[in-house]
Amino acid sequence: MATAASNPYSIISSNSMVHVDSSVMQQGSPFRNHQKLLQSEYLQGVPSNGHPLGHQWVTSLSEGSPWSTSLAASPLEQQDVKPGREDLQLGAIIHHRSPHVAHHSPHTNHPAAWGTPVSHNSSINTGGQPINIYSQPGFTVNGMLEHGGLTPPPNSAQTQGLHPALRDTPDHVDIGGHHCHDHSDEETPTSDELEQFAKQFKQRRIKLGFTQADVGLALGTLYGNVFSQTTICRFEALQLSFKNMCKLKPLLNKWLEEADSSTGSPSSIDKIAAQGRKRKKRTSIEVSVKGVLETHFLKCPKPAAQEISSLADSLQLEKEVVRVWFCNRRQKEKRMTPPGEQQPHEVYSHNVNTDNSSCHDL
DNA sequence: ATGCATGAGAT
DNA sequence: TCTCATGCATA
Repeated sequence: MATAASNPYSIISSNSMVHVDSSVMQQGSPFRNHQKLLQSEYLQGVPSNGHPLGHQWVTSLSEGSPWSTSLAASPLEQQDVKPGREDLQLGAIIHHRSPHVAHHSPHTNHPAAWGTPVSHNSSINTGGQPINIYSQPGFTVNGMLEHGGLTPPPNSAQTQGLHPALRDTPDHVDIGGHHCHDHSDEETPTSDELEQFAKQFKQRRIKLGFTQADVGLALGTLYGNVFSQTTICRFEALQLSFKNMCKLKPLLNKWLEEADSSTGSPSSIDKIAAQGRKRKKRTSIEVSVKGVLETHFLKCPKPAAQEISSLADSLQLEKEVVRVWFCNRRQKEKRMTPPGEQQPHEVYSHNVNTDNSSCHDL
């Protein structure tokens, strides 16, 4: 196996790494209500606590059931009312924007992400992802499939009984180059369509009583592509790239159809044991350090290797950690969900030159 | 829900 | 060495 990770990292003994991390997020609305998320991530991080964290390697063993620990909402709980948690987010959104407006111009600041001329790729099937991990005999992965289930229908299968005009409007933009979208599941949906779909998806998923992890597994059994709770979560929150959203949408759409046609069947939801590959323990970067990194990022999103080295040295971090931080930071910059579209000019008044090849200012 | 991480493919 | 898709581990 060439994919067996063998990480060359070493245990750093920088005991100066306190763990304050992000106790700041958890804002109910992952959508466009928060602005300046870019910086607030570390700016809000008050040094509330700080416990030294040993840096070590952990063995990702099987067991532990990392999944389905978040929400196991009962489908019968509330039929038409949003299940509490949803209420917060969607409620806020609906207040801010009419469901049948479909103004499609919010992503003005993300030409690289949302305006991307996505050529509807169809490499969603086993494009390079192993699909045979779960082909063990006796393995019973089941999200919901098989209409021969046993669970009575929690509600009905009103596939589109949400909002009358939640779908789309004749008014739309053509970012792909063609302008004949059918909003089915192909044809490069618009960002608005994706957003609407994501909301619908989440609502229905919860009503059907499935967790994000369930969906991820179900996708695996249905189509051969397993996804984690993280990915489903990010999809619902539109925290993926536009392209990635487009890729996942048809799969999730199919799942939705299956889900409400079979009217629920949360039979056996197994979980796959994490492979025995080691993974570096998550490094907790101190808030002050994050601040420094962020400052550097604003000046130069793409520091050269040498800069990374010196930066890592001054911050007493591994070079790898710093490098990865910048990578992740850039990636976050390209998310679908705009960090704030209310007054984005301030956020981007800096020079977030993703095209900056080299910057030297240290 | 999200921060840090991995790995494959692109440059 | 980057981007990109993705996820473990954790807040």
